[in-house]
Amino acid sequence: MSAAESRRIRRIAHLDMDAFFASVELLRQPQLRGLPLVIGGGRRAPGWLGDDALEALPPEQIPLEAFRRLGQYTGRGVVTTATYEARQYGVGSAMGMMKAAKLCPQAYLLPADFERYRAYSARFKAEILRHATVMEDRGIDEVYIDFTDAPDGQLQGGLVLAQRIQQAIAEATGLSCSLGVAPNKLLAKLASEWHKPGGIFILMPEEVTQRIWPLACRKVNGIGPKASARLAALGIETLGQLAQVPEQQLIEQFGNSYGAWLHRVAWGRDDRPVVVESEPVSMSRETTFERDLHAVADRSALSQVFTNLCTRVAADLQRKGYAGRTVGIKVRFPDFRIATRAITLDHHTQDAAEIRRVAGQCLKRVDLSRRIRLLGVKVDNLLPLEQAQAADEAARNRQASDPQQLALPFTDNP
DNA sequence: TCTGGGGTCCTGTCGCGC
DNA sequence: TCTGGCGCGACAGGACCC
Repeated sequence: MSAAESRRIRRIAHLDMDAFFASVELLRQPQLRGLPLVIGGGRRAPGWLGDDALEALPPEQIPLEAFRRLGQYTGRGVVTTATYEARQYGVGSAMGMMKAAKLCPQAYLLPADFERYRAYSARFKAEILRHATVMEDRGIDEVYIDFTDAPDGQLQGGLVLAQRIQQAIAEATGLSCSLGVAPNKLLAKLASEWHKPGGIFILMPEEVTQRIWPLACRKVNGIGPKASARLAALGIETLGQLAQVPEQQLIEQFGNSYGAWLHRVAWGRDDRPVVVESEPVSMSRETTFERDLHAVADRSALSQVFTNLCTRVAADLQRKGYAGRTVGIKVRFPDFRIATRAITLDHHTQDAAEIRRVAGQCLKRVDLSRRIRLLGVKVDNLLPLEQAQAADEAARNRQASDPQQLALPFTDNP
């Protein structure tokens, strides 16, 4: 082993785009720069659309007065993201739009344009792959990158490659991002936040506990509102405090898996690999109604939405080349309680009519005397279409052949 | 304040076959 | 023949993430 190789250590980067959706919108409509801006509201969010003359203009020439204001919003959506100028008024991601409208009615409102964000997402990811090939997709605006064996990935703890990627993304897309480079994914994710926006944070193994122990447990990916509330009830607020709790005690409180994981996290341990490829497990479509619907009084409207959801799931499966064996539904009631039902078939399907039929059977098993807020349809247990067909064929053959014969060992594969 | 849509993973329970 | 224990898949619910 050469001297260089012997110094090689595991270096994992987490890259997070800065205010991704808002930045994409501002590239397109720079006249909104510096103004309070809220993106979201779902399909029903009004933008500046509705005037043909305006629609014909290039986006950057649409006058400010043509944009709708948040105060004009009526509906059930949530805020997808808000610019810093809007956040100053207390508006934030995942907040109900009606609340946001009260806090900052003068904010400009843009409907989310996921098609455009996906296009930018593909561009920045392609740029990363030119510099490092081991990249894990973690959604529309973030990725993990394994720097360990990437060219120059070890230089200055990963700083050189991080700067190179950051610059390449800026040149190719006009967008800014932040990176954290650390010994594992858990720490890289934490580190990418520390010099946001436009920053790079290099975390070396010897400084891990000193850096992470002052942090609130809630900062960790996987410790959400419920878990952090339970920890707080035990007097545990920071990772440092969490690290002082014996592992066995955490296991007793949180169960085998989660308890042991919490202990590892507190000490900055995480050996998950950077996963380059993964298959989807499920596909679903769901919709929240503008007003709560009743199974009897709104029967035809509900039936139409239900069929439409099944058709869209089937279309998604067909377009992406998957078939699934489990069909399920989800119903959300006005009090936000959720009921789910699922049926597993003896074969895979991507057929809209069959999904509709099975989902209908699921729906019959839910008490629909109350009004419904949301309806969803999901297909689980996915396989790529060819594998699904082969699996179904094999299952049919097993059924057709004599079960006695199948039990004999010499009838198995050589 | 009145809470979207698309996912993943985990846990407890139950029935079934061995 | 009956029973206990075990492993496993299906199912429902829930936490969490972007």
